[in-house]
Amino acid sequence: MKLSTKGEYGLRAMFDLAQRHGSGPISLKSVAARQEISEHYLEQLIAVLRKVGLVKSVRGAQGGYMLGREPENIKVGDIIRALEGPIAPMDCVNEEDPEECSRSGSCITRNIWRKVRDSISEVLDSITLQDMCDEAELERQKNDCYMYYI
Amino acid sequence: MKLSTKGEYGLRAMFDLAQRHGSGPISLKSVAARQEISEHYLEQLIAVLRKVGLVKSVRGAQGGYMLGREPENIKVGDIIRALEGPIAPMDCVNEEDPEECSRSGSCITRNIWRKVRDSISEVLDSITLQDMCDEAELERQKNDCYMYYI
DNA sequence: GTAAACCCAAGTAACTTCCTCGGTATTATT
DNA sequence: AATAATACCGAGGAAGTTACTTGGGTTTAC
Repeated sequence: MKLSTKGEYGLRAMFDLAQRHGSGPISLKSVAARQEISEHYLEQLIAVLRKVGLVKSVRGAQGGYMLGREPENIKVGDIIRALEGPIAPMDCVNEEDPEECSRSGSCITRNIWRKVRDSISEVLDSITLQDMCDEAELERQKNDCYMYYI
Repeated sequence: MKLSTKGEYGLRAMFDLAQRHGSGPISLKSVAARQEISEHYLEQLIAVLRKVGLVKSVRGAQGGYMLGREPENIKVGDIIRALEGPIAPMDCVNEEDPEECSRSGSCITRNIWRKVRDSISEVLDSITLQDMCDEAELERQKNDCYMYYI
């Protein structure tokens, strides 16, 4: 029931890009360094994100990556689905083309997996990269306040 | 983000026992046959469930397994946690002893994983084996009704 | 006594994860 | 024109996990 590092690293990288949105292309190297992720590995993940249009790339020196859409239009669910595949605690409740189960038609356990799937989707689709940036900003302000007291 | 067959088979087996609750010990062989699960493999899963008290066993001929508690007191979450470990889409939000993350203290992505974890837990802990039996009963009635029309 | 059941530990093939390695292509800068 | 910085690409591989199988015990109703 765990996410792989693909989803973890991918979201962190996208959040990193979101926080620098509007400042031109960001090099993969710098993202990898800040997020402490293997550069070559991150490359593979971001290639997937590029193919589905979640990021755009600029080649050559001073090139790099940027968000493919505005941060408020990128849901966490979009990123996770791109990297981890459709959300499905079980193949029989896969979001796209659920695997037919040879067993009894009215499967009680399947209803449970469906509920689990929907609750996960709901959480992931209710949060955008912009929401995350806003939260980070709030966090920063809180810390600034605290600093005055030292 | 998938459950393994441990959780799947384990829940199906427990549901099988729940539907026969009160009829004395049910042999593993019969459960495995009905649920189409390898007998030896199911044995390993049910051994875990026995150790945490979710099932009781009776040894010897005519022996078998039965629920360790009343079906209304066994939550789906209990079964899944026993077989798959604590619910955690990410180690840093593990229900029991979360793994400390060396990175920045205020981690925005962690809040997301926490929400995912909680929404999964909420679903799994809101359903008991009794609920599943009731649903199966309803399903049967629906089908009986339909039969009259044929 | 015997067969039906539970109990236990080890092994294993296939798969997945999480990378690494070594290279090519493109472009800004000098 | 040369250089360096970047993106792009494909293969490989060690370690761990999964989903079992194998091969035995032990207990007990009949």
